[in-house]
Amino acid sequence: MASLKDVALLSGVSASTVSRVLNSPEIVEPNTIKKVQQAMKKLNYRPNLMASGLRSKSSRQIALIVPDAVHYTSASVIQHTSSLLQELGYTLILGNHHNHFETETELLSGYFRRNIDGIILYLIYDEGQAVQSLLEQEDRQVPVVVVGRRIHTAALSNVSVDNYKAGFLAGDYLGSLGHRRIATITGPRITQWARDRLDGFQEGLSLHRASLIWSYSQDELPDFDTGILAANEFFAASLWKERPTAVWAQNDIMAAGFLKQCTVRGFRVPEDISILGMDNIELATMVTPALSTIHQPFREIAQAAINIIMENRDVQPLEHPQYVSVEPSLVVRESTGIPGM
Amino acid sequence: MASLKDVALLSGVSASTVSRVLNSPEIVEPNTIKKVQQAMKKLNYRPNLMASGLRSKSSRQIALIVPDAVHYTSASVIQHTSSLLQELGYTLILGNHHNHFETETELLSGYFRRNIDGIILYLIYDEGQAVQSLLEQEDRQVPVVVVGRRIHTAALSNVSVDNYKAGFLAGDYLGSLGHRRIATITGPRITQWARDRLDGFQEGLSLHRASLIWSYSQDELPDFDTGILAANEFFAASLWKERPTAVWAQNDIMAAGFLKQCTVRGFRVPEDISILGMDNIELATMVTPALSTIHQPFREIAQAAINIIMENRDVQPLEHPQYVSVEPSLVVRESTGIPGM
DNA sequence: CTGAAAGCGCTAACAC
DNA sequence: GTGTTAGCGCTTTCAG
Repeated sequence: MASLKDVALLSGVSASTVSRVLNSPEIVEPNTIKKVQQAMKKLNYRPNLMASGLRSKSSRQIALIVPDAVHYTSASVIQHTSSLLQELGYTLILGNHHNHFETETELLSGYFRRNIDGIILYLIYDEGQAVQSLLEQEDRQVPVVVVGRRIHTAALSNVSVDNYKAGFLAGDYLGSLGHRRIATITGPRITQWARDRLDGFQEGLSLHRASLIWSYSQDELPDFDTGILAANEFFAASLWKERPTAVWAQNDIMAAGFLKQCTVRGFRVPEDISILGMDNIELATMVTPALSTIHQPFREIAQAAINIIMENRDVQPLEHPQYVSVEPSLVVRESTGIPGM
Repeated sequence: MASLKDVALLSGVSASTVSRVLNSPEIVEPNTIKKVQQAMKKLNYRPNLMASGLRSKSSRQIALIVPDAVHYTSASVIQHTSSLLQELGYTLILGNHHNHFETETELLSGYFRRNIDGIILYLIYDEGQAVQSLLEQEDRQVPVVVVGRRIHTAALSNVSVDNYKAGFLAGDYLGSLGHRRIATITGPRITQWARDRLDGFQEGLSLHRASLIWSYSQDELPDFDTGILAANEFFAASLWKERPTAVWAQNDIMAAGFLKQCTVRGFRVPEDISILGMDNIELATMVTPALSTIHQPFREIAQAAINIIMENRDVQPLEHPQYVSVEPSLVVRESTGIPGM
C-alpha cells in the first residue's frame, strides 16, 4: 500500500505539500497539485484514515445508536442516516443496546475512543437512561443529538417530530370526516410524546365538536400486542350503544394490531370503524386495508440531526444545544372513511 | 484525555509495559499489572483505538454492506450482526448502496482505508456487481464474506440458507396437508436461489404426488407488488375448474401481497387457499391471517459470517474461501390448512 | 519479564 | 507556496 511519503518522493515535493493537496488544495500552486495527483494516480494512493484521524482527532465517523435495529421505525432512521452521511463522505457506525444500560455505556465509551465526530442517539423506549449515561462522560468533546424523543433534561441537541401537531392533524382529520365519537390508543402515559400527541388530538377534535370517549394506554412498549390488547378491551367494553366510529392509534404498529383484531372479529374497516395510525412505516401499506396514517418524516429528522453535528463539529466548547421540530403530515389510504358508510 | 504515556509515568513503568498489560497481560508480572491498572483507573485511561489501529493495522471494525437498510430482511441481518460484533468488542460500520455500483465501490474503498478487519456483503438484488467491484481491489488483505446469496464465481467466502432444503420443507409441508394442486410465486428465474428453492419445492411435492400446476415469476425485485401482480394473474387465470388450493410464495413479502389481494377479492385464507411464505420476518405475524412460513435463520447466518472473518483475521494470504449453509425450518401459523376446509 | 528506540501514516507549527 | 521538524498514541522489535 502506497503511503503519502511515497507520493511525496515520486512527485518530488514534501510530505506536507502532499497533505495540503489532499486537505486544502486552494493554497497549493496548480502545477504542484497536478504533479502530486499524477503521482497519486500512479501509485494508486489511498490516504489512510486511521493515521489522519489520529493526528487530526477526527475520524470522519458518526455513530448512530438505536435501541434495536429491528424496531419498526429503526430501519428508516438507519437508512436515511446512512445515506446522508455517505454523501458527506462520513462513515456510519451503528450500535444497538436493547435498552440495556451497560451495553449502551460501553458503546458510547468505545466510540469516544475512536475520535468519533458525532453521536446520534435514537430514543424509543425511554427518555432517561441513554442521556444519563452520556452525561456521565464528563469531558465530552463531541456533538450529540437526541432523535425521536423530545428531551428536556439535558444540554443535548434534539430533533423530533412535532407531536402536538401530529395529534392535531389526526384529530382534525377524523373530525372532518364526520366522526364524533372517537377512541384512541396512546403510548405510555408517562412519556411526553404520548401526552403531546394526545393534547394535539383533543385540540383537533374540538374543532369539530368531536369527543374522545374511549382511550387505551399501557405503561409498556406500544407495539403490535398493545394494539391487540386495546382491541380486545374495546370490544369487551363495546356493549355500549354508541360505539366510537374512529380510532387513532399513536403508531402504526398498534394500529395494525387493532386492525387485525377487528378483522378477526368481523368488524369491517373503515365501514364499521375507521383506523388511523402514525409513523407511516412500510407495514402501513401492506395490511388490508392499507392504513391511513400521520407521516413522521424520518429523512428530515436524520438530516436535521446530521446538520447539527456538522455545524458543531469544530466548535469548542460545544455550542448551545439546538432544538429542531419537523412537521408531520397526513397520509390517507384505505382504513379511514366517513362514519356509517 | 489521559494517554498511555501518562499511565506509564504514574505507575513508574515503561510505555511498552503498559501496552503489554493491555494486550498480553499473561506475559507481565502480576504485581506490575496491578500497579499499571491502578494508574489506569486513577487517570480514567481509555486506550485510543485510532492509535492502536494505526500501529497494528487492525481497527477492530467490521463493515456490513447492505443494498438497502429498509429492505425487509435487512433489519434482521443488521441487528444480529451488530449485536454479535459488540459482544466481541468489535464495532460495526454500516453502508448501503441502493444497488448503485459506484456508491458500493466508494464504500469499499473507504473501508479499506480504515484498516477494516472484515467485510460482510449482504446480497439481495443481484449476484454480480458487488462481488465484481470487490475483486477489483487487487491487493485485498481483508476477509470478505458474502451473505444471503450463494455465489459461485468468486473466491469469496459465503454463507446462506439452504435454499433447496427450504423449498423441500415447503413442498413437503403443503403436500402433507393434503394439497395436490399447487401454485408458487418464485423470485427472478435468473437467480440461483430462486431455482434452488423451486427444485426443492418440486422434490417436496413429489413425495405426496402433489403437482405444481401454476407458477408466477418476474425478473424484477420479488416484493409486495410482485405478490399483488401474481394474485391478479392467478385470479384472472382461475377460470379453471380445478384451482390450486395452496400457494408457496418464495418470500413473506410476496406472500403478504398475494394475501392482500385474496382478502380484497373475498377469498378466505386458508379455507379457500393456503398461503405459505418464506423468511419469517416480523410482518408475517402482523397480517391477517398470520403467515405460515419457512424460517430463514438470520442470526445463525450473521454468526457464521462473523466466525469466518474472525478465523481468517490473521491469516495471510487469505485462507481458502469457506462455504456455509444454514438450515431453514418450518413455522406454522394461520395461513395454511387442509384443503377444502 | 521489562525498557529503549523506532515508527505506523499522517497533519500542524513554524520557518523561509 | 513550500519544506522542515515534531509528534498524534500506540505497538513492536530488539536488547538485556
